[in-house]
Amino acid sequence: MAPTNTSRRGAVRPVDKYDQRRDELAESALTTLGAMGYARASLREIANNSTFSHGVVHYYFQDKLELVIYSVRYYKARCVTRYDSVVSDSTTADDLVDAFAAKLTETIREEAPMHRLWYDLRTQSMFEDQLRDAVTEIDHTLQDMIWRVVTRYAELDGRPVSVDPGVAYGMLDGLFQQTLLGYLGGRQTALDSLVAQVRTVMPLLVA
Amino acid sequence: MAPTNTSRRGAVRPVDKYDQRRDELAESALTTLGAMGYARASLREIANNSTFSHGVVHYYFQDKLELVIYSVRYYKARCVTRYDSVVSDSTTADDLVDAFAAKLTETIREEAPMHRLWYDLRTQSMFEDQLRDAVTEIDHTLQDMIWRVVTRYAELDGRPVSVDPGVAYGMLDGLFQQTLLGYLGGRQTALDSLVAQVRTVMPLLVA
DNA sequence: GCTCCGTCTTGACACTTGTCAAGAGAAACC
DNA sequence: GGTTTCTCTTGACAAGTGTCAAGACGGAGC
Repeated sequence: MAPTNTSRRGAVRPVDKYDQRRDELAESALTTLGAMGYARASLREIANNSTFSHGVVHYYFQDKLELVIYSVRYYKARCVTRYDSVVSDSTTADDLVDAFAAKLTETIREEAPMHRLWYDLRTQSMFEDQLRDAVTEIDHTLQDMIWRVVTRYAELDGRPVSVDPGVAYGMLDGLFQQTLLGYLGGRQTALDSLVAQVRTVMPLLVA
Repeated sequence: MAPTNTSRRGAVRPVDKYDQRRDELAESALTTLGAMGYARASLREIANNSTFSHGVVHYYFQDKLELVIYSVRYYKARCVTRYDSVVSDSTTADDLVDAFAAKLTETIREEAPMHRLWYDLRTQSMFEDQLRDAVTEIDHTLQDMIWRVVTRYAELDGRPVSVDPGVAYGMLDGLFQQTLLGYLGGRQTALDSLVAQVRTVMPLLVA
């Protein structure tokens, strides 16, 4: 049974270690999930790409779904701050657009498997009720992330934002997804195209 | 073995029947695929929801993938003309936007399972090379479909389109997908929100 | 009537899946 | 040092998967 830490005095080390193991497992799981997708990544395969055996998963997680949700949450928690520097460091609206577009292409180049995994999970949530809450919550944090960029852009540009957060996120996410699709399909121009698209679209979001 | 129709004189009936059966199977498959998704819809389940047995699939299709691709192509072929009446019947730009938005919400209301299946397949194509060509091709016809709407809108509005087809499709598809997600998640306002969003976004696409 | 061919069903195959129980090994605690 | 608790491995289970071979059924052609 997993440690509950209720019978311990002051020490929280075992629970720390417990959480640390969960993170380790999550990290391993992410590589496999990003490579194979949600449906095809088996627990045995996930465990193979880690230092553990396949049975350990059920010691730290109730079932596969909990592991997957935990893993994606674990990843996305790190990622929602990706554009914070874009927001804080840009001094003009144009700079911000350039920095934003650069970050977007960078993350596609360097973390494409993670992104397709996210889209996989989000799509599966349309079939699986159990996934919905987690996906909804993560999607909301992504929308907030985009919203911070867009409002800062409008601020630097001296004009008010003319769309609501849902529109801004939906639009940019659509372009991002399309780029990811092209990039993974080997279309060389995909990333450059995204830069141009972002330059086109951002001005449309302010009045 | 499947009939090749090369040894027949003029009659094409057997091949007709062969293709007809493929369509029937595709139609059955679509219900199951739309309900369970690509990964979880087994051939036995697909056959159960049809008038045939599970073995018949391999008589008409080489494998599961071919059936799935055929089915989605079969469905999408009917759907790319969905907005043709919007294009041809609208007399003002505002009318077009209203008619377009109405059709968008209508298809979500009536064919949500088909749409989530499409997104499922498109996402799986990021993992499976074998899916890529078919997905790319279908996605392109969808982009063309959207492009016809957007250019007609610009024409009626008397202003030139200010974005390229990829931007228009990516943006609107992003909003559509977000709405579908919300709709399937039980968010009552999703459809109304889409209408408002389309009214907001369409004017942004013309100079 | 008999044969052939298109059509479809049945049943099996090899394999993978998530899950979990039994127990080994190590660490912590008295 | 002995005992309890945590950690992890091993091996099995039942269920489900795509695939395909063998054969049944029925109609068309001669």
